[in-house]
Amino acid sequence: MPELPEVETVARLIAPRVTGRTILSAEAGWLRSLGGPSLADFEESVRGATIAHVGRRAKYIVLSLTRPGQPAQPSGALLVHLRMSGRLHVEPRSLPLGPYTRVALQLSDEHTLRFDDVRKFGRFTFTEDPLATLAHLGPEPLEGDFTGEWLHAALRGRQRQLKPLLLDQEFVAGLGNIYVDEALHEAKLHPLMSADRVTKAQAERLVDAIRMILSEAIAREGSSFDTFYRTPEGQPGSYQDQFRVYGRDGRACRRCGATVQKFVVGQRGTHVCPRCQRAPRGVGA
DNA sequence: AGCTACTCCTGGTAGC
DNA sequence: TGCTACCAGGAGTAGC
Repeated sequence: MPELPEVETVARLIAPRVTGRTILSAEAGWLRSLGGPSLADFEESVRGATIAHVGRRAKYIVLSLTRPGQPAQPSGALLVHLRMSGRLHVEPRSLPLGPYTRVALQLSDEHTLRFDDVRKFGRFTFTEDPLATLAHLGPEPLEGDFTGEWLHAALRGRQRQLKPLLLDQEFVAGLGNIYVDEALHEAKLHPLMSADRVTKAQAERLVDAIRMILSEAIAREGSSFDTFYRTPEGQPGSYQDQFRVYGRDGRACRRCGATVQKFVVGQRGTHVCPRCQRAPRGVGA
C-alpha cells in the first residue's frame, strides 16, 4: 500500500480537483470506513463544508474544511488513510460507484470524491481537531528537523531493532515496508541492528538515504507493482523500477552483485543484501 | 520497553 | 482446470 510518496502524490493530484468545492452529501458503502460514527453523524459533520486545503501528514491525506461565510475559521478536517488498498479519486457524478467504493462525497461541481478500498482497511474519517488527532505522529522525514543529529539522539538508548523502529509512525512518520528496506540498503545498515548501536555517521547516512529515496519516489509518483496503487488519474507510479532490494530476493544486488535475501522481521517481508548490509553479531542470516 | 501473535479484509497467485 | 494455502504496500491491540 501507499507509503509517504504515494500518499503525497495522491494529495497533490487531488488538491486542484477538490479545493474550493463544497460537500453536498455523503454516502457510505462500508460503514467502518468512517471510523465509528453513523453515516448520518458523519454527513452532518461534513455537509455544507468547503474543502479549503488538501495536504499530507504522515500517510494521511488531510482535507481541511471551512464553513461558507467564515473562510478563516477551520471547521475540522477529513483524514483519509489508504492503508493497504485504498484509492482516492475524483470522478464525474454521472459515473456509477464501483463495487469497492466505500465512501463517496458529492461535491458542488458535479463531481464525486470517492474512496475505493478493496480490503476495507483504509479509513475516511472526520475530525474536529486534526492537530490533536495527528499529534502522536513523529517528524516528517522530508522536513528540516529530520536530521542526522536528531536521528542519532532519538536512537540513543533505544534497544529496538532498527527496521521496526523506522516503521513506527510515532518515531518517524510516513515510512512503510518498501521504503524502509530501500533506505536501509542505501545506507548499508542491517534491519536487525539495535537502534542504539547506530553511530552518528550511520544516522546521517540513513537520513540522507531516506530523504533521497522518498524524494525520488515522489518525483516518480510512487511505486506500483500490482493492481492496487494508482494515482488519482489511474496511472501507475514508476519508482518500482528503481527498487534496490524490495521484491528482488534471489536477484543480484545492484551495487555489489551479491544475492538479495528475504526474511521476516516483525511479520513483514524484509529484503537485504547480505554483503552491503552486514548482520549484527548473533544474527545468523 | 520491546517482541510476537492476532485482527481487520479481499484478491491474486504459486503450488499441487 | 481447479482447489488450497499463502502472501500483500498498514497499524491497533493484547499478552508475555
